[in-house]
Amino acid sequence: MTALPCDRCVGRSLNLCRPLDGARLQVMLALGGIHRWKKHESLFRADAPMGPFFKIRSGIVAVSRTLDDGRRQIVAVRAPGDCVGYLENDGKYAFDGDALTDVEACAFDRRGFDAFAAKHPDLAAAVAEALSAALKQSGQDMLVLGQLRSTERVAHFLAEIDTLYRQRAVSSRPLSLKMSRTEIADYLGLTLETVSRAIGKLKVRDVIGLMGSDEVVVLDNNKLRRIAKVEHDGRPSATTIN
Amino acid sequence: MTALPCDRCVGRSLNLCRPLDGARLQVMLALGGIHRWKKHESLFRADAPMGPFFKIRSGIVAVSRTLDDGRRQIVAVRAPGDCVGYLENDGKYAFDGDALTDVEACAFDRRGFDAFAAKHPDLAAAVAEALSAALKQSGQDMLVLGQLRSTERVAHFLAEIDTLYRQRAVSSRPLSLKMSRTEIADYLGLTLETVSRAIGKLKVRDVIGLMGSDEVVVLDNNKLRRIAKVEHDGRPSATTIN
DNA sequence: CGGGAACTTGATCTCGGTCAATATTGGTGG
DNA sequence: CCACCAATATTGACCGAGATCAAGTTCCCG
Repeated sequence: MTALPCDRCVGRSLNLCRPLDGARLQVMLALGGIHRWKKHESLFRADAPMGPFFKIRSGIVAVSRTLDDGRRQIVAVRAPGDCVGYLENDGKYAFDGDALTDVEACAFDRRGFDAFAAKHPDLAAAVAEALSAALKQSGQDMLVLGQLRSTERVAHFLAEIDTLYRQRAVSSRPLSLKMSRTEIADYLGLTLETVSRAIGKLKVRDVIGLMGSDEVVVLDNNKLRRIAKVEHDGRPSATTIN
Repeated sequence: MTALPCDRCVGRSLNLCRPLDGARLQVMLALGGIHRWKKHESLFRADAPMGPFFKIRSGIVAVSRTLDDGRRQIVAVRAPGDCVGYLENDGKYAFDGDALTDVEACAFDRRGFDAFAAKHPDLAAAVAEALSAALKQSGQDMLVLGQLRSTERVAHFLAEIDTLYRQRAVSSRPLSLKMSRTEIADYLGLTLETVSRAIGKLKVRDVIGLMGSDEVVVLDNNKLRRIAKVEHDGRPSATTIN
């Protein structure tokens, strides 16, 4: 068997690759090919006519939505193994998808995939599992956006990114955020200045250490997670969809 | 054919009832029965061992999560036709489910349902569709929580509830909120005082009118939706899951 | 090195939170 | 039916976390 578009997918539990074997795989492969984007390029735009969705092979993707006046909310950060660009609204993408780093991803035709999934119950179950995981995550994030103070949010973000990247083998220690202060702010519903101050506060309290502005060392994991309030069970999450 | 537990489900597009017919329906029915809750009773608790999930026949349910210190975030408001209590975390409910009004719902055994869905592709597709719709909604809500100011949030809430209740034939005009100021605040990430002031502001601007504190008349829909910033396409949404 | 982008830090302002005092309202029993 | 009471909502005064505006500083990257 040759190298597969998805053979790099990690994640110990279920993901959209496992159910693919033998002949079925061939069909899937026919549906989409590998594409590449550079940092800050767009994978897809909200309200643009629906095209394929993508399964990330490497790199990080931000899923977001922006108001007319420029206010932007990053709704999810996706890592290798995750799917993005799956959600649609009346034949259009429901969100923006932006490469936070250089990205490689498999493109899949939405209709073709759905039709294929309809014939393969385990694949359909994998999709449902992925969607459930994403929905659960969204609920957590709403708690963060609605209830946590700025420093709590940033602490939560760091714990979350730490868990996410570790699971997906994105980067080793020290943790590399891959996001500017502005991007973190857009994810947490804060301003870049507030994010900067909150990070400073965590540094002063010896919860974390900084190497440059992108590399973070978690000095006191317990304290970090206590500040973050919301549990981050390091449980492996299924392939996630957006 | 006799009266069905789900025959009241409205929603023009897909829902979890349509794919149920004949013999298959019988199996589904064997999986769960109708239950009733009074206002403010709990359908299920986060972290409690997983039991059945529920499909609402009548009434409104709040899906929420509360921190140790009491801060609470309502993550979704569900109406007849929607499913709640579906998401799990390691064998436990992922969220709280509370009756905002008297509620009637069908209980379904999770495992039994999943097994059944695995054999019926159209049902599986319906589940995926419902989960997708819920996830899209969550993204919108994150934009609201992260970026909108208090009055914008309240306007958005009113527009959302108006659309939701109208689709599901929950209440006619004037719109009955079914939620106290505190509950609205917990949904919008605000305090009850701020919600009250924002409603007052919308009243002064003649965007809405009040009859008592629960009944709202939308006087200027355009203005309301302009303030709300986020589009509320009145598109029928699929059965939603939590 | 030099220049520009990203980050940090500081000063001030504002929105929404907090605390507190009424005002409604709705439900209950007389 | 009305009076009363508890629960809920409104309104006001004040405060503080975070936004905004404005310098500086560091860090890349050519």
